[in-house]
Amino acid sequence: MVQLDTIDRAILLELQKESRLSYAEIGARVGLSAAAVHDRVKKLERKGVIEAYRIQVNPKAIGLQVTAFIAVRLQNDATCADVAPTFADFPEVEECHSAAGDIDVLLKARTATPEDLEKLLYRIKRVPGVSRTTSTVVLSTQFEARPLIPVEAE
Amino acid sequence: MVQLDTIDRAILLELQKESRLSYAEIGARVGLSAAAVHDRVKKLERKGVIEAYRIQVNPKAIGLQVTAFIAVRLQNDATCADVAPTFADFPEVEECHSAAGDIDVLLKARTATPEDLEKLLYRIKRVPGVSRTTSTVVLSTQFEARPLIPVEAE
DNA sequence: GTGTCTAGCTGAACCATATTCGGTATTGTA
DNA sequence: TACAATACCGAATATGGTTCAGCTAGACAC
Repeated sequence: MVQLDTIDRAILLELQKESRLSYAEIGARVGLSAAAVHDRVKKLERKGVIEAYRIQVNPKAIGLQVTAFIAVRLQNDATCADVAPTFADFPEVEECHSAAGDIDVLLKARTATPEDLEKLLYRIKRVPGVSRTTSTVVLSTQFEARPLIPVEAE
Repeated sequence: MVQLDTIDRAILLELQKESRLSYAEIGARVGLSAAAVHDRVKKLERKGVIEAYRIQVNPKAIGLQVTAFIAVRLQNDATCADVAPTFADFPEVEECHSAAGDIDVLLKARTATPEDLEKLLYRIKRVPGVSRTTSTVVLSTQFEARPLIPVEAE
């Protein structure tokens, strides 16, 4: 874990909300010059705290109306690492986690229509190592993509 | 749903991967001038396709070691919309969806430690309207935050 | 105490890029 | 044909990213 002070945490919060803020603007908010903010941000990138700069796209606006969480049970001889590369070939699958409990793998997926979700499920079930899937369809999303709050140093 | 042509989709893909690309660089990749790309991007922002510019932070690097999905069952007289504002008060909760099936609400949460997750679960259980929770702890994440592929126009 | 090193900051200068603008080609429509 | 709307281009301008030299404070050795 990377050591972060109060100012680093404030910068990360601001950039998670709006990464296009100018360094001068961030500096005004956290009490530093633009150059100092620049320095800190570059350091955070180098240390891997900032992984990427991205846009957040509205899924519905680009035709992805359906969101679902797909719980996958694997056969005993298969691991999440075995099947993940295959799941990565399905562009509908946005996330892939190995999980503890009743479930072995948890996927988050988005499709244009319920029919497309059905087709995706069939493809997933056919992946070698997959034993069973249980899907939870999202009816509405209250919030998503909220900023992560950095943990205070101990 | 917003109508997007092939170039819009290409621009959205590039920006989801790396939103700091210059308009000139994007233009070179999609076959347009910088000014034309600028035009299209502003239009995508205005139409709500691009919701925000954000940084992607490595949760582990900022001390968030634990990720969990929390399935919430509500009492019959409660709705997801009722409880969501309270969940929004918990900064550990990153996503909140209303779901169909066995479950009423699905949360994604991140905490520093398993103990913190335990405390969060207690707080969630105490929210009025919540009947039961079932948690799935993530052991490892294969991938996350993949770009959404815009649906082709019909 | 003095000297030295380092980390982190500042303001200024410079340069890349975002943004604006005027003009042109294309398409659809009356 | 004329007209309007759209999407594009290159050039000019404005903004902000990036670099740099120098300053300060703190840690450390002597």
